[in-house]
Amino acid sequence: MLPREFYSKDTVNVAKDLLGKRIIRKIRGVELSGIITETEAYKHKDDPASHAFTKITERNKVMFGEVGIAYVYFTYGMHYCFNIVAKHPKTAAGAVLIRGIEPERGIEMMQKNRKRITLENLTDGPAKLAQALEITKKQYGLDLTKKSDLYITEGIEKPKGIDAASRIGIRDAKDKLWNFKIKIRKEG
DNA sequence: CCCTAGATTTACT
DNA sequence: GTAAATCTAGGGC
Repeated sequence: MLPREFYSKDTVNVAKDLLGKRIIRKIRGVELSGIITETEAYKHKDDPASHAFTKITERNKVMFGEVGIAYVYFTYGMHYCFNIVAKHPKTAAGAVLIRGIEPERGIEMMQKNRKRITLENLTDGPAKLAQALEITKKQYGLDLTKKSDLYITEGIEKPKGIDAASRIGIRDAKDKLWNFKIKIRKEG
């Protein structure tokens, strides 16, 4: 498990540091795992694209709480997205959106959950990986620094190149390059 | 490859 | 009422 302190620094730095880490998910006795390949940082008052920008609500309240906690939200009437609360101790709110993983173990169950065969389309988007790993509102508020059905551990050695880009699907604050990606497969 | 429409909860105007 | 931290199927090029 990654310790609580890992998440207790600037959200943008945590987003970068999470690349290459491993997500462990246990479903009905089967262990699924994957390496984080894409993340996005969402902050507080200085970030108009963040859910926590305006004020605390029933949905975003964990972003204002303890770090290392799962923030799962439902959007577009269809999809769940998985975030990890992370912020500097002096900041009120922040979280890192997990946008993509490279599947390791339990690929068969992910394919079953996704009703898709190809590896390329399995977990290459925030709502896709949430569906593949069966992450829903039930995981809202879960402590990811403790061993349970869902937690984060050390992963692979981080590749040298981190791609910084504008975040996806937002309208405001496109000037902030808080989308981070690594390539661990050849074709990328 | 590109584009478009539709799925329909939550939060804010 | 409308837009949103999205994805899919279907049609055209």
